[in-house]
Order: sequence, then structure tokens, then C-alpha cells
Amino acid sequence: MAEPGHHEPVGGGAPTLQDVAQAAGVSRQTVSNVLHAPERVRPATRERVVEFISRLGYQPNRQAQALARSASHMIGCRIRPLTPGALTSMHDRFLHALAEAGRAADHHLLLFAAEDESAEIDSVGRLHRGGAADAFVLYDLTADDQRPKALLDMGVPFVAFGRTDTGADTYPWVDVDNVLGTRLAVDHLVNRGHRRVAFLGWPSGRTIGDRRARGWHQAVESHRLASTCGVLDVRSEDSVQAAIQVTFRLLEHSEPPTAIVTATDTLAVGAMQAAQRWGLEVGRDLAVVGFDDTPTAAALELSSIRQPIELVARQVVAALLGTDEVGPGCWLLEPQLVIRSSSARPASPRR
Amino acid sequence: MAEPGHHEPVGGGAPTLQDVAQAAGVSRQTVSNVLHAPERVRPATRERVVEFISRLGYQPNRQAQALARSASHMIGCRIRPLTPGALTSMHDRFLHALAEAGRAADHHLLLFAAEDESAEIDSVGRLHRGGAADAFVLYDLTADDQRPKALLDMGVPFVAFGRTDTGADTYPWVDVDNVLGTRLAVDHLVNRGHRRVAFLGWPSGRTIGDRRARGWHQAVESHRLASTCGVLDVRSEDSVQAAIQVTFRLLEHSEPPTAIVTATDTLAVGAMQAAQRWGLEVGRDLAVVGFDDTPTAAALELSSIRQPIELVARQVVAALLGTDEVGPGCWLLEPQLVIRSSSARPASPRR
DNA sequence: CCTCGCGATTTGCGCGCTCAAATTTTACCG
DNA sequence: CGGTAAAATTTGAGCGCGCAAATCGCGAGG
Repeated sequence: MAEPGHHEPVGGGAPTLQDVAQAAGVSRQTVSNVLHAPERVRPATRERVVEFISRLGYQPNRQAQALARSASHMIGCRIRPLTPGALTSMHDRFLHALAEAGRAADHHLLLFAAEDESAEIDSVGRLHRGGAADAFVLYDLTADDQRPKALLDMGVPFVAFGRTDTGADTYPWVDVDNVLGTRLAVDHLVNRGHRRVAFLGWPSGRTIGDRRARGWHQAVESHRLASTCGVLDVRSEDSVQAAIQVTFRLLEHSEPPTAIVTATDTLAVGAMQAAQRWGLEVGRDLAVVGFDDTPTAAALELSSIRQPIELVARQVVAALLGTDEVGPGCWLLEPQLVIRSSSARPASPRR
Repeated sequence: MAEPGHHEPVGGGAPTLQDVAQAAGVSRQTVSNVLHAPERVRPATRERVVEFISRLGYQPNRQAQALARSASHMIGCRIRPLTPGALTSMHDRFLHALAEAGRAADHHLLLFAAEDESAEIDSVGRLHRGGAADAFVLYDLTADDQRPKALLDMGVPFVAFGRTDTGADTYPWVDVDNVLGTRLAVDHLVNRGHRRVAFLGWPSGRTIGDRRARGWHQAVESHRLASTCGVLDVRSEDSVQAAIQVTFRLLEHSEPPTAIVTATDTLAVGAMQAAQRWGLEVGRDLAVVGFDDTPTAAALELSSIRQPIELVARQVVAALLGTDEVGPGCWLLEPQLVIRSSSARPASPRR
């Protein structure tokens, strides 16, 4: 015991590679090999080492690993405060999916808060230089988002969920086909016999909103639905109150729509509320389809377009860890329609 | 340049302590002191070093710091998948608040996914032994939650948001006073003139639900409200559909309540839906108050009890980093009532 | 019987930093 | 102006690990 260099895993610290090595009577590196390149170790040795690893409950120290291989195996991600007024978006679903996807590749999620876009850029730079995270995930991209270019310039690896209007070919992104989303909604309503399908969206100018509007337009045209008058396309802020007012304008028209496709669940909730106050029963007199499939949609039996967030997260992580692709990879995933009673019934005969 | 030991911050790696030291013509440790104990460094030297730190954009390497001081400055937190059916709880609000609170103390959030409680315990153990996180945050505690004891046994530092029924004096927690919450709701309704205030809660057996029920009971008794018959206390699963059915039972009574206090916003949504189908206008014929102030509540103009999540997060972080308290600290914070139109008007005269 | 070659295993080194102890410098007083 | 204490700064060691090069051991070939 007086022999120098003979450590025991004395209480306190977790066992180290050295501890396991000593216990198994091999060297540090052999234990490391058992973990990372088992084929290099003779089966007999390997088994013995494995035995001691589990007996001591050895767990590699991530900080030491990170330092040695200069890669932290952390994925950085800003967590945004939720926008007051809007229904919760899919932040938590996305974060959970990311964590899940990262786990498979032994990567963890590093969450940080930042006031705004430029604070986020600062934080990312700092975290990256400080080696706290190897790569980052950007989400909720706006049309003219500054972040992709900024990170590109800093040489920070990242993948975006969503994309900007321009320059989207200069960085890797994963996005959901919003155009397809609203198209699916309209198709579904047409199948149910609707011919006057309105669109309730955001004021034009925001990428996502515009794409969703475009999907409605395309579907209306391809089905040759009534829309020539143009009054079936209305816009409002993303709040329930605003949506209620705008929906009233839609309903007081001489030939009101029998169905409304909205750009968000928040707007859809507004449409439903307005319909009720107008004396219509949602699902019977007026069909409504929302977008994002928030928990609220499920609670209110609102049909909604669901983004495949889990797939997105998996693809984002794959792209992040994806070895040295040639050029930025881009993936456009397909959303799905979740049908609930707000749009399940066939259209009632003209009122 | 051939001089050995003379590194330049050549392209690639971020600048290190050594780089800054060399540039400023001082030693490694002096730079370190400027950062951590400026008072030990002579002002003139300090200024020069600071100058070079910012000029080189030096950022301490967190992995190296973590390794050296054997403290990762990371707070571990499991991210749960959201419960299908229930409205989103406050996960994202809490996570954001935690990240925000941790930032002030230079701590970041480490998110991980786990299937269930025991997987979470495993992960926590592994992350802790691996030095990936110094301490952990537990939330959504159930009455007989296994996690506190397990972490206690493993010697892993943690703070819980919420608490178990028994043994809550053996570990540090921060909780919101749920009893007070429903009491506030009832008080508010009584102020508005209501005398028959029903409670719509979870089946008894779950800590949180029971506390919320108790608050209603206390308030009803202290205000001497009608309740002797006992029919004003009803329970259902935490889903909108179930709540609708149960609310109908409440409404078909000979002396129906004029107001309903619920244990969650989900239940409140059910109550609101039921009222509408019954031909009552929420806010005029029937007042409803929810619990948790989810985004849905805001969207539907539902009054709700709001938990001070940001305070909770700050207190959790403070407790986590709090130096060697004597015994576990416990904090019970007060919720607040957010009044919206679902309960704002005075009670209408008896119907 | 000795050497070569190859797989198995070990050693040396450094990742970037902090702590403690050693060393140098500065300031002050007799 | 020497001496000394205090302040300022430097040096040495090591945190736990991975990489690369070095070493060991053993069977085949000459």
C-alpha cells in the first residue's frame, strides 16, 4: 500500500480510466481501447476490463474527453421565451426531439438564453470559442434572418430549422414544406365537399406566412374553387382577438365561406370563436383547419397541419454530425394533416 | 520565429490563456488572475491584459476549466415529452427561466431525454459521474416520486421543483403554494358575488391535485359558501372530453354553480366548452377560472392561476449554487390570479 | 537457435486551465 | 541605503483523457 503510484478509488471522486486500469491490471490506454476500439484488444483482456468497468461503474469524464479530442459533443441551442399572445409553438416538442436524436450519437443539448438575435449571435460565438458546444441549431428563422450569415462568417457549424428567403443555398437547413401544408388542408376540405374555402393568414412579408398563403392559392386554383373575387383571402396579426374580428368580416359576406384554412392554430382558435359567436357550429356549419397541431388544437378538437418535428430533429442532428458533406445539405420534409371534428364532417348543403 | 516555445495564435484554434499571456508579455497565471481575481493584479498590468483579451477575443475554454476545477458549471435537466391530451404545461417557460437564471451565475443548462423515471435516474447518475453536470433539477414530482431518494443516495446535488408527499424534508425543493392558488380563485369569485362555486379537479391521489382541491375546500368553508351537499366537488381525468362530461353533470343539477374553479386549464377548457353547449355564455352566465395560465388560457380569455415560474427558476438556481446550506432549503412561493373575461364580470342574479 | 514481423499493450505528451507554492518585485521604515 | 514585509507575478503539478509513437510478446521462417 505504501507503493507509490498506487491509487485506490477513494471516496469522493468518480473512478477514472486509471482506476479501472489498475484494478484490471492493465494500462490506461488498454481500457480506453476497450471502449473505443475493442477489436484491438485481445478478447480475454477485453472481457476482464469490461468486467471492471461495470463493477466500478466507470463513466468517462466528458470534460476530459472534450479537452483531449477538442470536441465537446454538445449541441448548442438558444431557448426563446415564448411569444406572449401566440399559442405555444413547438419549442418544447422540438427540444425534446433534439435531445432524443442527439442521445443516439452521444451528444447532449446545451441550452442558453439570449435576449434577441444579435445577443444570440454573440452567445454562439462565445460558446463556440469557449469550446462549450461544437455545433448549433438555429430555429424560427425569419425571411431576412441575420444569424446564418453571421455564423457562417464566424466559422461556426450549424444547421437551421427553417430557412431565409435569400441565401438559403449557402448553409444547411431542414424545413417543413409549408406550401404543401395548406394545400393538404384545402384538398381535405374539397374532399369533404367544400367549394368556398377561405384563408386566414398573417400579413404578407413573413416567409412562413407567405408560403402557407401560397399553398392555399395553389390548391384553390388547381381545384378551380371560388376565389376570383379575392375576398376569401384575409389576414390578421397572430392573435385570437385579431382573428375573431377578421373572421367576422369573412362571415358577413353575402357568400360566406363554408371552410377556413388558417396559417396558425392561434388564428384557427379565433376563427372558431368567431363562428360560435356568429351562431355557427364549428364542424357542422363551418369547417376550420389550423396549422402546427399545438396541444390547444387537440384540446379543442381542431383539425390541424402537423409538422414532423421528430423527423426534423433527427435530420438536423444527422446533418450536424454528418461528416464533411460537399456543400450544404437541404431537406424539405412533408407535414401531415390531423383530422379532428372541426373539419371531419362533409360540407353541409349551402346555407 | 524559430525561437522555440513561441506560439502565435495561428489560424484554427481559438486563442488560449497562453496566447494572451504571450501577447501581453505576462505569464499564464496573471491573465487568469485578471479574470478571476483582478484585485491581485496591478492596475497597469491589468489594463494591458484586458486590452489583449478583448483584442484577441479570448474566451476561456469551459472544458479545460471544468477539468481543472472539477466542476462543469452545468445544470442537468431532463426534458420530458409533452403529455398527449393535456395542454402544454410550463416546461418551456421553466426551461427558459432556468437558462436565464443560470446565465447570471455563468451556468448553462444540459438537457437530456429519458424514457421514464428510472431511466432518468440512470442518466443522472451517468452524467454526474461523467462530470457532465454538477447538479440537477427535478420537476413534475409525483406524490411518491422515487427520484429524490435515488439522487440523495447517489450523492448527486439537486433541487426539485415540487415535492413529494413524504420525506420532503430530506431534500431541497421549491414549490408553488397550490392550496393558496385555488383559494385565490375562490376569493376572487366571491368578491364578484358568486356563492355557488364548484371545483373541477383530478381524481384524488395526486399531490398537486389534492392540494388544489384543499384550497377550494378551505376557501369554501371560510366564506361559508353553499357546499354542504358536496355535489359541487367533482373530479375527472385531465382531458377536455372528460371535463365536458363532468361539467354537464354539474350543470344539470337543480341548483347549478355560477362559477367553476378548476385544477388545470385543460379542465377549464372542458368546462367552458360544456357551458357553451349548454347554452351558457362563459363570463356572463358562468364564471370559470383555470390553473397554470397556459397560452391557451390567454387565447381563450380564461382567467387562470399563474405560477411564478421565473421566480421558481431563480430560486432553484440559487438553491443549487447556494453554498453549503445547513440542511435542505425549502421555498414555497405564491401564485397569482390573472383575471380575464371568463370571470371578470360580477355574478349575474340567480338564474 | 536466432531473427523478423505483426498484433497486443504501454508510455510520453499535450489538450487549456486552476490551484498552491515559489519567486520576484515593490514599498516602506529605521 | 540595507532590510524586511507585503504585493505582484511566475512556476510546477495535475485534472482525465486521446493520440501517436514506442515497446513488448510471440509464432513463423531461415
